[in-house]
Amino acid sequence: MTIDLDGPEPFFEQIASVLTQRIEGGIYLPRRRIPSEYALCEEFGVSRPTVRSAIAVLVEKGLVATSKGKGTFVVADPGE
Amino acid sequence: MTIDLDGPEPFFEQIASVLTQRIEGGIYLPRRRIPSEYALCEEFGVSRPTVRSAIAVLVEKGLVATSKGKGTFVVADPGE
DNA sequence: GGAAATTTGTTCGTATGTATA
DNA sequence: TTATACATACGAACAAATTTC
Repeated sequence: MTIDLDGPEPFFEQIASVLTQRIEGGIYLPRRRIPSEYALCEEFGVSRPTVRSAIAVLVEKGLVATSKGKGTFVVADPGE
Repeated sequence: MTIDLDGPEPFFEQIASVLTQRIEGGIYLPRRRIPSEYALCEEFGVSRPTVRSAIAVLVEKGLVATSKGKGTFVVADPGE
């Protein structure tokens, strides 16, 4: 996994791509919780707003769903 | 409410005028919160920096006050 | 039951870079 | 050059729902 600091793609899109690959690759399983926003901040070395922008992309694509106080979960069938 | 895209007045001044009218007209009431910056972005179709420039005009005029994490509020007596 | 920690949601504050007129 | 506007990114504070002890 690489993050291209000088590339034209914004951080949040690059992170969204990585998370999407993890879902499609079975690293993050259907109906299971993905790491918290703060955990992803630490892993990718970015701020929470940036992580949230990345997750928003996944929500838009229908890959994950968020629940206040609970976390962010992979949908039942991410490949539909 | 109209936004003159081709006029000589910058967006942020036009938006500041609209918000001022809403305060003076009682749409936004004293001590009450006005819509968030993001909500105003959507309503006026502009970026957050532009909305913030408009709000800065109102702060300068003493019509509203901002509070981090809480929002932007109409002052107790906007007509003083 | 209750308090504390965790987690997502919301909001303003600040800074940088780019584009345009 | 200056002013305007947009996109991106980080920081900080507060709020609310949930979980855990």
